[in-house]
Amino acid sequence: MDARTSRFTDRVAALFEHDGLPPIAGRIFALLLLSEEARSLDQLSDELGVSKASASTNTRLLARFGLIEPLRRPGSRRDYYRTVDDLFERSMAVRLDRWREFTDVIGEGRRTLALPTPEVRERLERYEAALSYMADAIGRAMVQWRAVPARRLARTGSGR
Amino acid sequence: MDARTSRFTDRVAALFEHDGLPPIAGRIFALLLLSEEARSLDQLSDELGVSKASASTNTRLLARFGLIEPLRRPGSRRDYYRTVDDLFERSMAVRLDRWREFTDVIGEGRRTLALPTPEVRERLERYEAALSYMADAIGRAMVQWRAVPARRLARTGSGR
DNA sequence: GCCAACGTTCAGTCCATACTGAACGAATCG
DNA sequence: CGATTCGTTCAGTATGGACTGAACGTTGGC
Repeated sequence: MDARTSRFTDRVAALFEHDGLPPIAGRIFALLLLSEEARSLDQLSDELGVSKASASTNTRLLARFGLIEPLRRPGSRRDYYRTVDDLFERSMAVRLDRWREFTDVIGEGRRTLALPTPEVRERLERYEAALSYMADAIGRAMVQWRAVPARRLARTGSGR
Repeated sequence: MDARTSRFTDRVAALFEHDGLPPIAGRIFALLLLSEEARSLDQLSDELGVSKASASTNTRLLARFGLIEPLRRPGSRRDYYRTVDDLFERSMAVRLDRWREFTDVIGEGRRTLALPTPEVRERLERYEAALSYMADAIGRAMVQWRAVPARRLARTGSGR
């Protein structure tokens, strides 16, 4: 693995770690992102220099999040992993779930807690409403994105 | 602090921890979310049963994220902390920054890496475009939310 | 039905970091 | 100014979790 690729996997690993996932999961994801053909556990552990145990644990973690999927090749007993096709929607779904979880906690607090003043109640109500509004907006945007034709992809985003 | 409130602070703490922040930061944030009047470091450390050192560290962390702000009361040398007014926009901004960071990493990889096949290139292009599209959509939704009048807040969200 | 080649699991180790108590520095009152 | 009352910092500790090597279970092939 060359230096640039290594830097890429490291940065993705840092992002994953920042999100509370093991860094190796990020490196596996990054590597598969750059791979055309699916990769086996042994290949992953070999190329990344990690144990097969870690490769196994983290591939299953990524699969549980719907970011990668196992694939059985005919005539082989090995599991080969690749990124899923609807990559963006799956990674979006993970974020959205957390978002909704946060919204739920705020909502439950608003409903069940003895709030000291109307001001506090209003603060929670507005906060919850904003979170909920944003979750809806994100959901709608995902639907809209699904309708964007694949070939116009280079022009849709404005970048940073 | 009663049991329900404690449960609330614990859940928020878990969410914060899930996002890579110290649990005490979450508990402080949750407590301030339910407080009408601002609270001092001593009050926070006392009510949450944590050291003043932790209270200091984590309030500054929360302030750096723009979620709470210090407030000096006239005739007092103490710092009092409360949640900011534009709570939602600040917490949203944090998420959005991470989102853009992720988009940037993918984009830099797409531009600088030697990709094996056109299929991989297209995968990265579409992924980056989707992330960028979503970042824009979130930004637009934030602007729109700002325009929603405060009194209609109970009807805007659809919930889970 | 034994064998080999897988993936998974688990105890053990190690490392990162949250948290604490105590020392420190700064600022305000008398 | 001296003392007090703050907030901050820092070394030390403890806790959680990522990672590993080895044992285990399982599934196809001969």
